[in-house]
Amino acid sequence: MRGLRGPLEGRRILRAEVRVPGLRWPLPGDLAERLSCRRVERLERRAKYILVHLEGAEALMAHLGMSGRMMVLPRGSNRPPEKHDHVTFHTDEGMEIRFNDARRFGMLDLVAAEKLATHRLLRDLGPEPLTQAFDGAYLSRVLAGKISPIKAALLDQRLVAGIGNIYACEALFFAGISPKRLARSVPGRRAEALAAAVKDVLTRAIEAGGSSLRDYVQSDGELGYFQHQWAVYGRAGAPCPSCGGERGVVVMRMVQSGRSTFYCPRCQR
DNA sequence: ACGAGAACCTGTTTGC
DNA sequence: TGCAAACAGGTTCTCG
Repeated sequence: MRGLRGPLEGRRILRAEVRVPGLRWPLPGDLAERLSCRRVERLERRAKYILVHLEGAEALMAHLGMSGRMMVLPRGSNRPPEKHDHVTFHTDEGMEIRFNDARRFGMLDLVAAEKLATHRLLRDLGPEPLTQAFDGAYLSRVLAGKISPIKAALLDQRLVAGIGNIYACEALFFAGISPKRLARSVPGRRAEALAAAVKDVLTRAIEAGGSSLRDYVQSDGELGYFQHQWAVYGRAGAPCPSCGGERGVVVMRMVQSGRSTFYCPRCQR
């Protein structure tokens, strides 16, 4: 979202090209016409949704799903659409923004501004993790009595919005909490540590993602989107970054409700 | 009401 | 080497 602000905020979408009937859900049939010549007022993020506020009290809502990318092409790059470039936005400055999504788990919708708060995909979302509303006390309250593993609770967007699989694993590692621990046993001091770890991990990830997003734009799509600087995620078999040194403790992988979980069995209890 | 698993897709990596 | 299975950053829906 931050990478799109420069190319989009205050600009006008001269034209949009839609090449697929739908992503996760069908696209509005008149999406291209309704975006044509619209001025972009500002960009906002809610959970994992990008909200592009347009003149005329409407917002373009976008979710990248698993594989979605927004690619920014500078003026004059004049490159033909690539595979899975499903939607292209042309701005009045001659830039192109392309929504590429191989798996098509992403979504796009055009919503009246007054209906955003009650949109079915937004209305049940929990607090933003980087706001004051999300703290140890809040986490304690919503975890109380829950019998699901804490990892599953962190991924429940109704409890807290915007935490994905990678950052759920990372936050649990930095909080020293086992992903298998029942959510109801986390309230109190553990919840304080976990809320802090979530904020810390997300803040650092946004910094890293933001910087590589800028590289991505400048290099015309050649560089990767994220720098991989994870402590445990994707590191099964590697020494635990905290205790793995001489003891030979390694990061483990397991599957919880269909998702990979990475953790240190010694550091996380 | 709640939680686990399936389903939605395509591409890439891993294992036999 | 070739093919099939497993796996991938998410979310909703169904089923028990």
